[in-house]
Amino acid sequence: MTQSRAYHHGDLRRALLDAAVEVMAESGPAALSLRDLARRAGVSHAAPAHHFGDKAGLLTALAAQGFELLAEALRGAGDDLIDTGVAYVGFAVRHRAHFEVMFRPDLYRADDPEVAAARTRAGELLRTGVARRTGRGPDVDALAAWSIVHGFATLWNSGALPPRVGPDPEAAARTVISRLFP
Amino acid sequence: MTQSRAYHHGDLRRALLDAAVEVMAESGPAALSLRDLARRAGVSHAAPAHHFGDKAGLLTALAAQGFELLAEALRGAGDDLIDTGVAYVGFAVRHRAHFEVMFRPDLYRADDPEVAAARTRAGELLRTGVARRTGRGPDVDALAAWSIVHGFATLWNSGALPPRVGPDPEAAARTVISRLFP
DNA sequence: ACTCTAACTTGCCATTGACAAGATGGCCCC
DNA sequence: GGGGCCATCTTGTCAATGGCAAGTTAGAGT
Repeated sequence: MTQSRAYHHGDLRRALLDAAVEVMAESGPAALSLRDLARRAGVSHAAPAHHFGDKAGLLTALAAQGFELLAEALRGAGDDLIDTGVAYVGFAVRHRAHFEVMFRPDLYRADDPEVAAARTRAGELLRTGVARRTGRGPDVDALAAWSIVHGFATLWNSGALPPRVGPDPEAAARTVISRLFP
Repeated sequence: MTQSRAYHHGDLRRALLDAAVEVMAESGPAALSLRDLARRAGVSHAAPAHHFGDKAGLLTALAAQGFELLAEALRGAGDDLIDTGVAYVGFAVRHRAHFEVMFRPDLYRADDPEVAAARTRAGELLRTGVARRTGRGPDVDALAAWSIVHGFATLWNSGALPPRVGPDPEAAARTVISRLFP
């Protein structure tokens, strides 16, 4: 993970990633500008290139971080399938910027080995979570479960859901997932 | 819908929208450039501004068109709930560019009256489709149905699904939706 | 102390979105 | 049939961006 010790800036790589998350969380991925991130970090406009190569490189790092955060969230949800689904939604809402990048492969290098590894790790957790519950071939159940939580999270984040769903995404998600796995 | 008769270009507005769909379908929404669209249409770089104001204006028109196409697709699916869900996925896959823009409100003016109207129309069709089938309060069922088809479509379009799901998104979607409404 | 290299800066260029001001051409109405 | 009118499109310009090249700095190892 390119662990960098303290250098000129302190930890520019991390600062840039954090700033990117902040910008995207409030203005969406389209508003992201490397030069703006550099300004926020107090460095020159070309400094980001040294750590990430280009914009896609920065987003690749963000995606990898995102898949790791997702795996962490899923692990923390325990053994219950419903809880795992709720955790997926919770991750998407809480780490909206990461989530949006992760599933937009045109923005980053999806074949990056680090990203691929993290993605596989998170995918394993999802599938074992489903297999633990349902006796049948996990294929359909896993796909249905993934679809329903991913869809709910995406719709919630895009603001497409009507207000009567309520203010708490995780509570609403629990209800919805329970409809699939009663 | 601002029906324009033949003028200098022929129908620049339509040509620009078509070109935008083409570009986004193969390179994603981030690759969209007004100047590139103008070049493809054979007009000057400032011509698009006259029809759409700015980039968000063009995407607003695209989103409105998308919601209308979605409504059309849902209407064409008939009365069956499963068919309606499959049609949703079919629309998302077939009109990928429209679909991506529609659910990315940071890219366009979601409060545009024309968009809002088209969105409402499509939403009605979705909800009545669900209410027709399930006796219970349609809230949970409708949300679950929307989530599962939207999630499947999004995952399919982002290339996140494993190959064993097969090559036909609509067939796979039918299986998944049937899992929710046996 | 000296070097060597990672981390950063300065400077540059092509592209883009947006705006302003002007040119063009078809259509209406007398 | 001709003159005005307005939507349509063009030319020109500006600030911002991404990316590249070449130079500078600082800190770590020996």
